[in-house]
Order: sequence, then structure tokens, then C-alpha cells
Amino acid sequence: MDNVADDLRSAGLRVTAARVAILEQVRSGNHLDAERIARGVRGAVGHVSTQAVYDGLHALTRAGLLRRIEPAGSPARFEARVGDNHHHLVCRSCGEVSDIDCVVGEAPCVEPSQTHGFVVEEAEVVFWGVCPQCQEHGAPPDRPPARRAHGAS
Amino acid sequence: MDNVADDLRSAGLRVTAARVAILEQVRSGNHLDAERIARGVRGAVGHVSTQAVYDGLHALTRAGLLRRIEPAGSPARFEARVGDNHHHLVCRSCGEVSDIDCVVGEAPCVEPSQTHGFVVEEAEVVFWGVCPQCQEHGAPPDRPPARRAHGAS
DNA sequence: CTCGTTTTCTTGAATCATTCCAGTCTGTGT
DNA sequence: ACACAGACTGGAATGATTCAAGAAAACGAG
Repeated sequence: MDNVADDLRSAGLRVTAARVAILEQVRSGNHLDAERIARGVRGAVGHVSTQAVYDGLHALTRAGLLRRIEPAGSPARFEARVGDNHHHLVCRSCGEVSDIDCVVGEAPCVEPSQTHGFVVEEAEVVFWGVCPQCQEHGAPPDRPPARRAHGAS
Repeated sequence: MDNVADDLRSAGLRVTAARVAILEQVRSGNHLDAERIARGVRGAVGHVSTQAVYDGLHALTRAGLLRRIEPAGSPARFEARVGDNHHHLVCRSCGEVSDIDCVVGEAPCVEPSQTHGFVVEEAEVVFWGVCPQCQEHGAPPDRPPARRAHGAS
């Protein structure tokens, strides 16, 4: 039933209540940050130290079960959609993150024009905009706004 | 001669030694972080508080004289190349940032496939790789490595 | 040139996300 | 059941950045 445990095991990680809960949280939630995940985990299994949450998040990320994204101006967020090629759309007002399928369809989906000798491993694309919610109400529903992240393109 | 002062003035900012120095630093340096800028500024004009540096950096950024970029896992960096359409190539090992001209050539240079109702204002592209230096020496010259920033695409 | 107002700078403390540490506990393979 | 690597706990520490309140300086008016 609960493939979460199996996923952990086959990733070479021990199956503990904390990690199971972490993975479940991230899978059910949407681009949650560490604090939110910690809250969810605690709601599910009782006390878990903040450290254990960060620790588990790292382990799961290292194992490839989670992906960590870090939009400028907001704490790191985690998502369980891994191994495919997708990008993100971030609301400048409330910080909400949505997935976007790769624009071109192959990875890396964007090729740099000059590489300055770098070996390029990955292209990360972030679209900045305003979500439908924030378009209506000038203000976000409740979450604090991600500080503006400037930049052109 | 020194158009920096004029640039400040015409951006509606007062011309102070600190701000002139900040702008000069960023223009001559390459994607410097606040601390490095502060060091340079102090070298140029004597004591300037950290706060004044952050303050000036914000003001200049707000005024459009500077662009702030924030690659995952490293402190914010500032650049003076503004108003054009370019992206960045970041070294996973040493954190070095290089400019890359827009892949496609128009802004926004990448169009999302679905917008989920968002009003998209900007596309930010970051290429992750390893710089020439770090390819040779396994280790970076001296700067601490940006923590890995995961993610596929 | 001298004010007055407004912006900018100073010092110092605070915040937030995240990490470091050291010791204790617990899955797991044997 | 055992042993031990891996995971968890509590608590302190770090680093980048911000907040706050008062002092100083810039610039337009008179």
C-alpha cells in the first residue's frame, strides 16, 4: 500500500517515522518550505526536531526522492516531482510556486549561447509573475510576499 | 568624467561618497556580493557602515542602476549590466558567475507553455556547471563552494 | 550663504533559515 | 539478540540581511 517506505528503502535510506512523514508531506503538499513540512510532520507523528526535518530533507534530496528549489527571496522549498524536466512559475506577490513543463521538451531544454569554458550541466528556468489570486486582491491571501527579485530578461 | 555621480542624480538619488563608491565597485567588479562590495567601498572612501552598503545597494537596485541576482545557495550578488537581456552561468564548485547573452534574443526570451493564470513578467535562466578553473583543480581556488542546488532540467 | 526638510548614514540589536556539535537512540543486517 | 552505522535530540552558533532610532549630510528655497 504505502510505497513511501519502499521508496526510502530502495533509495538506501532507513525507514523511520520522521522520513516517511517528510516524504508524504512533500508528496501531498505543494512546494512546501522546511517549516511547513516540519509542521505537517509533527501533526502526523508527534514531536520531531527541526534538525531531523532538515536532515531528512537533505537525505531525501541527496537520494533523488526530492528536489529542492530556492526562488530568490524565499526559503528553500521542496517538491517530489523529480527526474523529469520541468520549471517553475513564482508569484512575486505571495510566493506561490507552480510547475511548468519544459518549454522545449528536452533536457537541458535551453542551450546557452556561449559557455565561457564552463561544462554546463543544467539549465534552470524560473518565470516570475503574479498569480491569479494576487491579481484580484492586490494583496496576497496571507503568506508574506517574497521580496522582489529584480532582474531582466 | 565621472558619470557615476550623474547617473545617481538622474536616477533621483543623492550623490554621496558611499553610493558613488558602491556603484563604481559594482561596475568594475563582477557579480560581487554585499560583503565584497563593502570591502571595496571601504578601501575607496574609508569607513562606511554595513547598513549603508545594504541601503545603497537597495536604493541603486530600486532605481534600476543595479541588478540583484541570487543564485541558490549563495548570498545575493549585484551587477551593473542592466536593462538588457542576459542570463547567468554559475559554477557549482566555486560559485563564480558569468554573463550569458539571451539564448533566443528577445525578452522574455523564453515562453512558458502553460501559465496557470499567472501574468508572467519575466523569465530568469540560470545555467549550472563547472568553470574552467574548477575543472582543472578539483577544488576551487579559494572561495567556499556554493552548496549544491539540485534540480533537473 | 543659511535654513529646513528629507534622505542617508551610524550604531547596535534582532530576525530567519539553516547548520554545527556532541551525545543518545534505533533500524537493519548478521 | 547484537553491533554499529545511520538517524534523532537539544541547544548553541552562523551568516546574510533587516529593523530601529537618532545623528549627519545633501540639496532646493529664500
